[in-house]
Amino acid sequence: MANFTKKAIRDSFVKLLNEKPISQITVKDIVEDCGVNRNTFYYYYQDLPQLMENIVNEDAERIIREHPTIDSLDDCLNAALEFALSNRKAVLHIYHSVNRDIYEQYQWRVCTYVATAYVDGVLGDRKLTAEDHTTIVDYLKCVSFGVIMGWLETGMNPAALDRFRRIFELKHGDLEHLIDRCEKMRS
Amino acid sequence: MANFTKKAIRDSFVKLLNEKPISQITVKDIVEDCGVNRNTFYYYYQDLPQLMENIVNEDAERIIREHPTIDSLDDCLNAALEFALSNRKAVLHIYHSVNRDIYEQYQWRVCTYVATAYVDGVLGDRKLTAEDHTTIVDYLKCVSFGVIMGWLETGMNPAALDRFRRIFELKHGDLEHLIDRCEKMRS
DNA sequence: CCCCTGTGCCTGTAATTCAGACACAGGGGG
DNA sequence: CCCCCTGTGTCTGAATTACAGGCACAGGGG
Repeated sequence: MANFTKKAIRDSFVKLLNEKPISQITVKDIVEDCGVNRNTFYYYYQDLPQLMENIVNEDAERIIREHPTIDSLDDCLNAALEFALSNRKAVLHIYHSVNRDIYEQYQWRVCTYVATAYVDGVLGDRKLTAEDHTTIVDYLKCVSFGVIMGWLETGMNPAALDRFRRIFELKHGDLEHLIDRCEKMRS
Repeated sequence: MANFTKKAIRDSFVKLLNEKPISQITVKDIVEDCGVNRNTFYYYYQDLPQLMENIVNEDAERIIREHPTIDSLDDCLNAALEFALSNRKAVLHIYHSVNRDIYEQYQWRVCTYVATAYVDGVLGDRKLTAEDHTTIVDYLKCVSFGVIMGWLETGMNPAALDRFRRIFELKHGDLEHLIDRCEKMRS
């Protein structure tokens, strides 16, 4: 069961989100756009906010599923940016709307995942205490989250993205440094 | 009811048609590609040939519907070529397969429509007898059909298409000439 | 204040999709 | 030649999904 109708509702919503802010989008707009009965919308989703939450959750899960390993810093940032990149205008609308926190929740989940996966990759055989591990993951998570949020602030400017990528990259040495310091302090 | 499942089956078929010849495509391939139960395929289509016939028929109807008026020679050829252009490889597979006649039937329908619409446009206020009208439409229909079939013969070469467009364009003067001759002969 | 649009929900019905079977055809490989 | 395997086309009955048409209610102009 592939549930094409649900996907059609979702696609119409994202499509409309690329055309106008979320505050101006109604359930009626969506079902009329994809030619689905209004009741069918309520069959799948409780209301509009829940549709959006559902979308970002599914996207977060998909991205995490499709990136089982995070091998490089590029992988890391790319995974975190994937949804944003594929829905430029929609993301900006969400970001500037009252539901901004939902997007942040989603981004936060992805950042947590990629930060953990990346730190574990850099660690390799080395072991840290649970506390140190959490500290470093939290650090990287906040950095990547901040990078992406900062990028959104600039209106997703491509040049700004490159600058942020560079900042992100520079953190690589930082990460090694942090791990070293943790190991030395504990020994 | 937008019937997204039917569309998914159709899309998967066209997708597979772009990957391999129709003789190597099974119903199983299609339903597995789009994640639909095999029975659902048979719910919508009798068999594989009927699916293809259905696709070309719907395409022909859609093209005719979306081109209510044929204002220029460009419109005319574009309408007739639309399906072929959007599914290059698929059309070539069909064209070279045993079901070639189905594609020809489809193309024939579209050519008949655009030829009629275009002749009527050129005619404007002028009137012809039913016989003359049919004669001229048939003439243009055969020309445009021949152009497209010839284009397919070359493997849909872009340069060949331009050449064919030119030939088609040259027929414009021809058409005026034909109408003039009909009018003079009847008067 | 009324009208209008949109919401969220309900009931019942119709349409769609499904799982799980069946006999049968064709095509290699042992 | 026979077995095995894949794919076909069909059927049944059940489950799910999509629908039409209704309801009360909220909010915002005119």
